[in-house]
Amino acid sequence: MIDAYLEILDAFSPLQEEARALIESQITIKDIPKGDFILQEGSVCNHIYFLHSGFARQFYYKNGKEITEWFAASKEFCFSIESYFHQTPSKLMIQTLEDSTVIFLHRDAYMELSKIQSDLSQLAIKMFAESLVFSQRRMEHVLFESAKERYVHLLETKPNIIQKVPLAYIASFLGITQETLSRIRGQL
Amino acid sequence: MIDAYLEILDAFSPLQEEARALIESQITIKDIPKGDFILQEGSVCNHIYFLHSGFARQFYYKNGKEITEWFAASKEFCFSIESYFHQTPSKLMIQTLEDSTVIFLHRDAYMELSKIQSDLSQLAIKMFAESLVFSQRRMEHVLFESAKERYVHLLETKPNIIQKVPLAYIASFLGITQETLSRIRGQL
DNA sequence: CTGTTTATTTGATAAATATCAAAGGTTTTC
DNA sequence: GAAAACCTTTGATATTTATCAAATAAACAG
Repeated sequence: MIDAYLEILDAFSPLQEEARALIESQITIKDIPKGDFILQEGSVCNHIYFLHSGFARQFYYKNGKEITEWFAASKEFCFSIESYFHQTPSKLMIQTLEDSTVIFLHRDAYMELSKIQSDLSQLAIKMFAESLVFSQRRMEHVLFESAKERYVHLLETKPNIIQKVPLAYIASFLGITQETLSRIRGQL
Repeated sequence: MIDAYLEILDAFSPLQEEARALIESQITIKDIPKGDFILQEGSVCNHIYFLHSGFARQFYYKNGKEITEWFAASKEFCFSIESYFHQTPSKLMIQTLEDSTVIFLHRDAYMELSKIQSDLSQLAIKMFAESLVFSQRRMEHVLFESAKERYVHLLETKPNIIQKVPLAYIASFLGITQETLSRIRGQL
């Protein structure tokens, strides 16, 4: 399990043996049953989470409504960007939608180690850079595509999400109502 | 001029004397007249740009239309996230709207140095993290606020942009037509 | 299974924003 | 300082999406 994790990190940015050992010393692994929270609202996000297996949803409340920000599938990472970087209580919650096994990488330990081991800082740069590119692309979709185009795009790039997840979650992720999404589906 | 630049970097993440000297060795400074391009479409973004003075607009073409992505005011940074990280030809152009003085920090040199000088990698992490938080916040505005709310928010947080920039640029940044923006203005 | 909750679809209407067309304003340029 | 180019506003209409209400459909618990 840890090996698979290290491989994925290594694919982002190559890690020497020393860096791998340091990471191994700083992770914890937890089984989290379906419906439980990986990150609770109000607590500070002190880890980067990796789903070894399972599936999770990241969401927050906006005007009393649940807004889905994104999902994390098996072998993907997640964390609350703002809480992690600013060390503020998280608005974002991360909840499993299936029984999941999650690898926790601790922030402070990692940041300290990254000062003395450049592979680790390069990895952090690479990961945050990728998040930034992803965020940028999503912005473009939201600004310039219709609800239908955005749904089709999601369908094409992440069909597994659409299979697993209730329509209301997808609608709030796309920034539309569930009625609208239902009608879009009907047209396809 | 370089001192002011190093101070701003230092405020992001503290730099030792050695790191400052390394940065100083890797920057170039150019005066760029109004209307000229800091970054051309199709070229790879190999620098992080800092506007020592002046003002610039970042934009790209989408279905033949100019879309303004963001602005860079005096003492601010800009670069094409995607081209810089993926080393691909840039869709984004950066054009000055006033005579400007720009400090260029070279990517490859910086990345190499950041492997041997942890202050520099910490600085990179900090800068990309801040961009990520910014991008995240903007996403929320775009998804859940009306055109009017987004305009008012821009007006409150960046009044200087609204003074300096033609309405059509602001409209495309907000993701609305210029007619709609003109009507919004009329209502305030 | 059967009732109960939860999720999805459908319908009617309203609101926000886009589109197309044109008229006024400002600047710029020679 | 007149013509041209550019920028902003206004009007009429169309499209997209939201909202409110209700009907089905599917999943779940006892």
